[in-house]
Amino acid sequence: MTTTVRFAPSPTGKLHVGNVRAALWNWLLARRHGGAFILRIDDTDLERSTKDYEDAIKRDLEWLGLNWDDTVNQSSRFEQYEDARNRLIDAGLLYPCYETAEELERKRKLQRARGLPPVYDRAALNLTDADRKSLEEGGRRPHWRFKLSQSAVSWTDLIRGETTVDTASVSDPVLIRGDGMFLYTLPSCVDDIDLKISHVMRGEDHVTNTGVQIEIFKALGGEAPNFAHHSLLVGKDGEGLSKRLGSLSIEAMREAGIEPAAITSLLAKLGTADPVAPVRNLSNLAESFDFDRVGRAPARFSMDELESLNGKILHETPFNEVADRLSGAGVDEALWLAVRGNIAKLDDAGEWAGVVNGEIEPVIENKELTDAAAALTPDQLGADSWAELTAALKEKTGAKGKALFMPLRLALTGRKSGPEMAALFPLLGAEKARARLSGTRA
RNA sequence: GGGCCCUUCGUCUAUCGGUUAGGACGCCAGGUUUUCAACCUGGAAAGAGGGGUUCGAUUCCCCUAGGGCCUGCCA
Repeated sequence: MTTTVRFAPSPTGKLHVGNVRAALWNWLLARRHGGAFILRIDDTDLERSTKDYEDAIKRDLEWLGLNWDDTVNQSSRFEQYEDARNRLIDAGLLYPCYETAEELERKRKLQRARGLPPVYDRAALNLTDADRKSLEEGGRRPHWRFKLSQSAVSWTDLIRGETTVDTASVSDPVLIRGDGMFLYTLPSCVDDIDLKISHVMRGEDHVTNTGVQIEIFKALGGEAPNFAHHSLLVGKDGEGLSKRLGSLSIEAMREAGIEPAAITSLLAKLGTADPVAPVRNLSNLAESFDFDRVGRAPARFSMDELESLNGKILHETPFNEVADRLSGAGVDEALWLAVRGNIAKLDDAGEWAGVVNGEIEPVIENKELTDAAAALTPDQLGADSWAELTAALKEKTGAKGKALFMPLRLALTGRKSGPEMAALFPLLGAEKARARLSGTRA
């Protein structure tokens, strides 16, 4: 069986870590099995959906490297949904209801107060044609509910194992709103059938939906796909992530200088039995994707972990992969190789380019030592110059260890920490090095 | 309120009843002639609590506690 998966964001907001984990895992599953990854834009809600969000989602996915084999907008498929609606009505499985949102709210409140589950009472099923007619003449427009079997629906979840949802404890889902808008539930099933989706992998917040949708798949004469529900991510303190999604948008991370590979490396393995490791190539991540390695408990997402992984990604990134992003910052290959092991964000390389090529104010901590260093600096600097200089200085002044190196670093870079001086020193050039060692701005 | 799921080092997790409870990241110490990073070596670090079942429970069952999710004319 070919593996066909989909990622189905609704363009009513930005992509965030939770979203992306679902997208990534689906992508990995498809790539692992040479299958297809379909991007489905769930924009049936024409009022809340915007093209801007849709574009932003696509931009984020592309940036992450999650390319799709096909994309479809639900807003272009209303005919198919109407056809499905008609079939369900003919089968007696979709029935019109006339309660207002307020009435339903009141019913639920009452049920709750009496300790009963707030399940729809199917009162609309008892309406006569005359009842409906008079309600419609009174201006009411029906919303449509799917008639659940009120029995146990089971499936073998690829992550959770044998899973059962008792549809008797679930309200008949509204498939079509009073204003005629198709809600998420039905179009999703219709599309999964038409697009021959083989695996639906989504968050465990959809478990109940799956019980419902399996009945809809059956009612539509389609075969239900395989399901896999992963746990949701939680924050550092174990709280749900939903409250702070703003700061966790992919866009915000991109702007904060996070590398796409850092995000995919972390999200691919977080919550699995595999170790989180810096992986710059998504295909390598796909090879190891395995449902059996996925845990069932909510996993904590930590920005600190992401930042640390970001550094590791950068430390091993070859120049050609970042050359175009670095060209404007005056970073050439030699400089990149000298500084990459010491940076946390790509922009840091530009800062070091400024330190090396621009002017800095030297910090003179030990004038005697740095003067001596200036005098000992040869005209031509090479790979061994730093070792030779420090060896000569050590002999001449007796300084060693931190007392030897720190004054030199401070004079040459103006900073207490940074990339290895052995690599930085030759990039400075003799003239600039001597000037800085002598305390001259250069 | 009801339902579903979850709970092992700080974090992500391994363990299909008998293990010195393993690994990864992080942390600490030492090393690599300074810092940061990297690397090497070593170290500290865990079965939420209480009952059962059993010769033996991290593992199976129940209860409690804690957490997540669902309970929408949202997705």
